[in-house]
Amino acid sequence: MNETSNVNGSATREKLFEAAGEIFAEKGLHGTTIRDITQRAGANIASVNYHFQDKFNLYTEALRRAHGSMLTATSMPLTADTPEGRLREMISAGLTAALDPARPKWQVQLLSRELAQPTPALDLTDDLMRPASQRLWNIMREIRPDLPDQQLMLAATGVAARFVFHVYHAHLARRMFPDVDVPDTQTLAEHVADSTLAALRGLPATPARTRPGSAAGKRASAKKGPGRTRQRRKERDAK
Amino acid sequence: MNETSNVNGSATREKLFEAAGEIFAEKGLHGTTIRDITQRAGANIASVNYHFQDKFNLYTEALRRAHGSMLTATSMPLTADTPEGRLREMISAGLTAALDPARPKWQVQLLSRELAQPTPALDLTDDLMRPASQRLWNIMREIRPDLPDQQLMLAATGVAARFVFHVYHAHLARRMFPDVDVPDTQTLAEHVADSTLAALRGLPATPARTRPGSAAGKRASAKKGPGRTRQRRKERDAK
DNA sequence: AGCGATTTCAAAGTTTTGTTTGACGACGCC
DNA sequence: GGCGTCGTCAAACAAAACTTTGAAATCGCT
Repeated sequence: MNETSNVNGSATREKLFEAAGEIFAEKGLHGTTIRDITQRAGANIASVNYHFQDKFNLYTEALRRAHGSMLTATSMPLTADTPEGRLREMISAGLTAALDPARPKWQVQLLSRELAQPTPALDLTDDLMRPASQRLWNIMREIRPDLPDQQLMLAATGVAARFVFHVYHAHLARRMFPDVDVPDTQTLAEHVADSTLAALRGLPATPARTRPGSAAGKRASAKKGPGRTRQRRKERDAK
Repeated sequence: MNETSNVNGSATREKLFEAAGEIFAEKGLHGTTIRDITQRAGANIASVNYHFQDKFNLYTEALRRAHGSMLTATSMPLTADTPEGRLREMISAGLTAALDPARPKWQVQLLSRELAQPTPALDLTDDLMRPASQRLWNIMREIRPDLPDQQLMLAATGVAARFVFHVYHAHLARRMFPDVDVPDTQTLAEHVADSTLAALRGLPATPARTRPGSAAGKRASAKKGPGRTRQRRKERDAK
């Protein structure tokens, strides 16, 4: 019969799956042993090789499940009529989907880990990240059509950075500020959206480039002399 | 006849060290084998156990070196006279230190990896992250003394998020936007500082809470009905 | 109840990995 | 030159990991 349809048939398969997801998310592909997984699942050591071919395939399956679940949760259409509204919508939807307490938290952890450190299991950037960043890019382009690509890219990565951070490095934030209450997801989403919009609006129409003519300054002024652009900054910083 | 130092510091020890840093940063503690390291270093397999006690100790040593180097580079005093200036200074100093091409890039990668996924080797949050985030917090408190702690914390984590992202997930940004030139460090630092300041200034004096009384809306309006809080947001979004 | 397919199990396999060993050579010093 | 220390090497050793095996247990079905 089918894999999951047997009356209890794959109860262990499912428990195995869950345990694997958790431990893989916590310790990574190489840091996890099959003994750890089977022990947490209360199953025999050979069960992994029976239900999945081998360890790596189990990892791939777990990743694929997390990926699919996350994809359907974040690819719903945006209904707001203003670009600002759609940006808020997208940020809020993404964060609530990622931090939804109903979702096993190993899913996002596993995805983040795979993003930070890709294995040959599955290419996430193409399927998960690129579409999202493209949507983000388009919305931001609507809000600020005048900005050069690079500035827009920096603004978009700002959102991605916060996303990854609050999902993957949440424990870090807690340890950095132990005595501050962690915000609920809605507050967090609002803050990220507010910050992003404020930053986007605040960017100057003529972005601070070293010189328009010089060929794409790979390593332009660098760290030494912060002298010249100071004046403009002072003006912007003034309340 | 040795280069680095004759009696004590064999050249292999240093080459071993370098190779270990690179591979550890790339594949993690568990994903790295001693054979990989010694092979890249052009040394014998036993050399790791000779020069360092064992694999884990080598990992700890590499981490400690990266940590020390990074610490001295980021703990210089801030000289600007305005809090805005000090914020810019701090962001710029941190990013240039982390992305300095003179610094072996395995150092920051290893540190980031250890932050995301601590091993028993060294506690980085206490020695590296907490002081930095405390400085950041104090500066931001100067700029916006009226904000509640949580909002300030969110703003600070915004900086940390970008920091981690541009250091650790740089490859992700490149893959998300393949056809946009990566900015040089100075441009990046300016963007982060600008965004942070704009976001900080843009935060409302009374931060947007769902309702003062209701117990921390875990899954409040969520993605479905963006109805009620819309009004206030519309006002802020309006140009 | 009986039978076949599926699932579980303890034990043994094979591979990979970290560590140790003992010999060999280079070097500095008396 | 003799001699001891230090560094290097190939090989062996030991531990840990992944995988396989064959039998026993379970389940679905007639």
